Amino acid sequence: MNGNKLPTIKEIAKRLNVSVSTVSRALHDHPGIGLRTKTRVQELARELDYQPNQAAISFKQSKTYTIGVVLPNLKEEFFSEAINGIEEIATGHKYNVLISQSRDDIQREKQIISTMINNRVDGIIASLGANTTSYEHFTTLKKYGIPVVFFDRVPSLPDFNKVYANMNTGTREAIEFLIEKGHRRIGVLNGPEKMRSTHERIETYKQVLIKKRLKIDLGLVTSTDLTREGTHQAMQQLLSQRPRPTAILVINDYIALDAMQYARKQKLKIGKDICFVSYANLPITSYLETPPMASVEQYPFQQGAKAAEILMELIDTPAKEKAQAPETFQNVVINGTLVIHTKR
Amino acid sequence: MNGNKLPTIKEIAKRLNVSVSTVSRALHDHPGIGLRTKTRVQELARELDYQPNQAAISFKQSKTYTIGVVLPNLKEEFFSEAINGIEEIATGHKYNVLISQSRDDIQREKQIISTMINNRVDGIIASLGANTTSYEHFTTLKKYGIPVVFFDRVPSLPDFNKVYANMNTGTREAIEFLIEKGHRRIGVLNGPEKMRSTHERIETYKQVLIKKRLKIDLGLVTSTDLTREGTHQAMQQLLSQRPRPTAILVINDYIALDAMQYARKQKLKIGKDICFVSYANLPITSYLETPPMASVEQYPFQQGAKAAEILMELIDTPAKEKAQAPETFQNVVINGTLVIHTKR
DNA sequence: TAAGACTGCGCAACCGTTTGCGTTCTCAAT
DNA sequence: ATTGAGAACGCAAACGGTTGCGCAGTCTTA
Repeated sequence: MNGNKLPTIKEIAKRLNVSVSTVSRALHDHPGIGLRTKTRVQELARELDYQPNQAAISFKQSKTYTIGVVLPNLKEEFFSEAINGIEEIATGHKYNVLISQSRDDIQREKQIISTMINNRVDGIIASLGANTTSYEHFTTLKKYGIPVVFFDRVPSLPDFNKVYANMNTGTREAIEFLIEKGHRRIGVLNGPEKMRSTHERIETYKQVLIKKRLKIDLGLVTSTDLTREGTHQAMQQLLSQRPRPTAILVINDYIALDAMQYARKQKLKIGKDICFVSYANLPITSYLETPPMASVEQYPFQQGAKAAEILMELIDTPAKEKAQAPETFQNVVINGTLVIHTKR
Repeated sequence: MNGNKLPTIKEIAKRLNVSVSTVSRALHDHPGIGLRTKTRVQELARELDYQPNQAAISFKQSKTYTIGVVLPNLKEEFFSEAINGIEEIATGHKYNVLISQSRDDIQREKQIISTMINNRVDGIIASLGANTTSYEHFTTLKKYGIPVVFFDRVPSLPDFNKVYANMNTGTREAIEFLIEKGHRRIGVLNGPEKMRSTHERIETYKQVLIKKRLKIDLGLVTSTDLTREGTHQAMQQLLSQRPRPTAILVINDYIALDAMQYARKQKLKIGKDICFVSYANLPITSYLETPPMASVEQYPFQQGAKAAEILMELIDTPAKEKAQAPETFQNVVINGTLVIHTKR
């Protein structure tokens, strides 16, 4: 049907009897090109609906104007919101965003990194899978000169750029809130050992209890592998404690949903027999008749945006880094804050 | 720190004293290369951790092994689940997936298509923004030989490839279910006029009512622009009808959440004073104390996967199409089926 | 032993764009 | 008229990989 030949710079050059270099420069408003030719070129380009071949440019400049994003999944609103933040910054810098889900599977995660290397992305933003404890696939990236910024689920090693929410402030506020509301037996439904946040959360939990002169009962501290079954098991353990906890601090809103579901099945009235406070403050909880009492906002959009900003800076820092100090890593901590949903 | 020079085919050739073409062929297991050289090349490649430069390959072959996905947003589980289906198929075919959100903004949608053209994606999968009624930005793609497959929110024109859920079967089942449960005043909270599904839904609604010899009251049919405010307004209208509807059919689960929220504010008991049935059957509703009575499953994963399969076929059909009949378009319809959540 | 067939590899063009450097032209100043 | 300085543009290489074709060398066969 159509000639199927996309217009190229060459084509324009031929039609106008000028060289390809002139066309290229004219299209870039290069000062060395006269006004007459410049407009002639630009007009013809518009007329032919010329679109520069990004693949060729990427090739020539060895720069793809693409950043990769690796995260566990897109289903959680936390992550899709983080992507919004990333997109916002990236498209503002004329970068494309290549998204891939690791589904908490380290093999997939490695695979994804590998294809991103092949595609020569200019940088990577990552949030670790729940079971990722080794980071070789990320350290490999240094060899290729591909900068990485982690967010939310960040590695526990110091030599990476990270953006994450501080568990301390939010957790402190959450527990103090619960104590203020009269709760004395506060359970914790934590995440996998491997996740950094898990330790921070428990540390702060202990600190606050000690400060408030409350007894610490480790039977009230459980963890889930993030699956629904795991969460139900953990809940079973928590609810079997005597006296039963009157409030539970849950690693995130999604898990809180599972936990609340379990509690309901046990004929417990949520908000009355047992209260929940969790992390993330996702919009979906606002639709619940009995949402968690409060939730620690983690600012996913801001985390994503900040990570993207840092990455953009890193990308725009070429050979200068060598002159720089050996290497410096950014470590941005966002303070989570408690958002209260219901009074009691 | 590092030489920062990525290993190339040239590098390997030089070290082994063979030509680049030999290296290239050896890496591709070309029969014209002897076993000795083949293994020598492959071993050195592994040793140097050689990764082919995808940008160069894309350029040479004018094929990027990337497909673009345009959809309204990632937040809705429907779409993120659809992406899972797309990813599944695409990665199986060694394709990358470039995702962008239009946010129901046609300007953004056009912009996205434009950058995808620049990036020379091999094909596009799209779900239309709520306000998109003109499709020039998609027809432009034909000029570039980029195939497009729509899913879920598809254009109403015939000359496009589409995958979508049939509203008829699911709607019929839903209404019959409600009638069976004794409901006689059934309201409809529909979507924007511009969406194809809106008309299908209302047509089936009327058909079933007529067949069951129930009176059709157009005051019971409203529509929302998908915003929370729009939904609340529509609900206000529905609830002001006399006699008040006892059940409402809602365009999708998210809107149903907004609608139920409004109903609760009006002191109505959900599942007692008023019942809801909606579309999509999203996991989140299973966490509600009072979920919709039933929901029409739309199979987002399958929709995404099917769309991707069609696209893969289209991509692998190059010049053959010319010999083919003028042009043929696939039109896959998936039957939605009712999933019942609560008995009454 | 010479012809033919086959094996194994190299040459070089090509994809579209960018860019350092050189060349030509214009025009003002001498 | 000669010179010199800019202005305006062209030449050609380079980016990394693929591929049609050609050319040696080896082996088989009559």
